[in-house]
Amino acid sequence: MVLSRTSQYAIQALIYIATQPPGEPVLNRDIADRLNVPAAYLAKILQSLCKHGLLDSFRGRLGGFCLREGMQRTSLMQVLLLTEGPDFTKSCILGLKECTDETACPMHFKWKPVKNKIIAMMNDMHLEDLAKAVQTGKYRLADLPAAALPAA
Amino acid sequence: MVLSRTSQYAIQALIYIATQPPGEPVLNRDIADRLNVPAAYLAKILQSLCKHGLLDSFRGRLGGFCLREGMQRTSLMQVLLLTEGPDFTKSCILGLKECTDETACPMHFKWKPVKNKIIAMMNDMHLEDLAKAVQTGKYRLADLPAAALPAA
DNA sequence: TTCCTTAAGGAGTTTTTTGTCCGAATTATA
DNA sequence: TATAATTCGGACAAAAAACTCCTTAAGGAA
Repeated sequence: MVLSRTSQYAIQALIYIATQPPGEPVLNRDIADRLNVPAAYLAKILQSLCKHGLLDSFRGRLGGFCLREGMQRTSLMQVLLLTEGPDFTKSCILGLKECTDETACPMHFKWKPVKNKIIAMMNDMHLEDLAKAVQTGKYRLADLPAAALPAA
Repeated sequence: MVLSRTSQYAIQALIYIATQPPGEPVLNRDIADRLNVPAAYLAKILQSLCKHGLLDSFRGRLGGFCLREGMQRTSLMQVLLLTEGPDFTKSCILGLKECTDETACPMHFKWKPVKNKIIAMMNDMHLEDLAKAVQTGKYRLADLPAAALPAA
């Protein structure tokens, strides 16, 4: 309803990495297994997050990905600005290029406060906190494997 | 950020048709020109809206599309359930198949109230009202043509 | 009846997103 | 130094979304 798969994978992976002991690189393969996401595709996303400075990567034995120092408090908005592009917050729900208070589409004034709530929400959620929530065991980062589900 | 192009075109077209005198069919070509969207693509969307009972279509001279009798109070939610699919309201923002209060993703309880606002908003907006808003001239259904913009 | 106009419908194309494969570079360790 | 494990990077493939083209059917009017 709102996010591309790429954004979803990026957020899931970042939260997962944030749940792991800092300084111990996490393998792409392990993340992909854990999230049940295509490994080769995830690798591209992680590479991109490295280039944008959210992650550090290490090659060879004991390699993998770590949150870059100080990035534990990265907000989801910061992530989405990378994965969805810089216009993420600016778009008109009807797709108009120009849609402001002065030149509004008919949905503009209803949509605006809702959009602002989304923006506030994304600004307000940080990797660190989401990771802690996951660590309590009350929240899931991925669907349960089919094996764990009640038989159909 | 939220809607597919198909949904955007559908909503724009329905509002536009609702602004026109009822009973006088509107040409696909005229709608496409007015909204500045690809006519052949729009035609498919209008066809689909006919099949789903929102529009009536007429072929030949004096043909075109009309809002079906009684459909003036169609909500945007009804439209979106057709264009985005029946899971529109159900989806998890992280893409999990199963994400409920009991089996929640780490964003679930922040996202839920925002999603409910979106749903309420879509339930609350009806073609009739949106069409009237456009008729006041205060709101735009499409971008201004380049010719109307100040020179670059 | 004939002509013109319109939507219907099917097939195909293009673009974007998502996903795959493979060889090269890098690194720890035996 | 040799080996195995890992990311990097580029090219490629598949799937989905957006868009086009063309033929057919239907309806109104001369």
